[in-house]
Amino acid sequence: MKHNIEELLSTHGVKPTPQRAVIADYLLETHCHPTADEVFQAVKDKLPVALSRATVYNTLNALVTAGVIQEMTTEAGRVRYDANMSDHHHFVDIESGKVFDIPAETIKQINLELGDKFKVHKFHVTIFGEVKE
Amino acid sequence: MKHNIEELLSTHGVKPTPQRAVIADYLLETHCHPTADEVFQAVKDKLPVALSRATVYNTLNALVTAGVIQEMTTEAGRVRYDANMSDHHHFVDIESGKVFDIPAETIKQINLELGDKFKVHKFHVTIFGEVKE
DNA sequence: TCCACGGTTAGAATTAGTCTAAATACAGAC
DNA sequence: GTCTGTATTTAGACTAATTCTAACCGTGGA
Repeated sequence: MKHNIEELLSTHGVKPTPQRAVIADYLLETHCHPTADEVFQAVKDKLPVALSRATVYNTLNALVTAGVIQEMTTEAGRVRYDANMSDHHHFVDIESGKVFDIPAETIKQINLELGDKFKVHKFHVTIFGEVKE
Repeated sequence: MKHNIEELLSTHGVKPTPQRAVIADYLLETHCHPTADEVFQAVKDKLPVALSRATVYNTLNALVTAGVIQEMTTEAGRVRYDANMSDHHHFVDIESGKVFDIPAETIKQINLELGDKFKVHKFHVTIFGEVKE
């Protein structure tokens, strides 16, 4: 295990268990932005015991609440998970649906003039386009 | 019917039917961003015949494909529909979940430096915060 | 009029996600 | 080491959103 997952979970107030460790480890090492089911498929054979989908959902929700990972939605009706907790935005390749992280600094300036009525907590930019490999 | 729905549908290549007209009309006159079920509930008694959910979904998808309305996702797992086709972004009230349209001009500048690899088609800004009424 | 075809219908099927109840693991008290 | 209580995990039932299916209906053109 490349990352010290037990410590990461503990410092975020999530009691480490084998299931949670293997899920968190997968999220940290992958750079795609998997759905719950993709996490389940990727992780289920890495444990000596059977893994329940409920555990995957419980763990993902616990990790989101603890601030270890983020939820994101780029397509309708599917939640994806992202272990990149730095301030960043997303670029969606409209052909493949692949999602790329765009560091916040890349978006040099965004100037909002919403008036007093709106108090902004955060904003997120989703960019759609094509990626040339 | 306030808008000339038949003409709107026809010019977008969607054959007008009573079901489609009443759904499109509702979307044009409402300023909230309804889910498919909210559309169904709002519209089902406006027709002399029973309305099927399948028709609502078919119609919404047809209108999206034809470019009459847009799909949007602010919360995980629910699709909302927006008949405002002008260039705009969204402000989500984190307390109520209500969505407000933010005209594109309000976002004065956004400067992307993504390099040659990424070809941007469009971008969308979702702002999260509180609204004082 | 008749036919073909697109649109609509009700309900079945699918999918993503949550809930439940029973089984298990584990930490602390004795 | 054993007991006990609490948290976690499991399988499967359940729910909500959406799509699929097969039968039915309505309208325009031959």
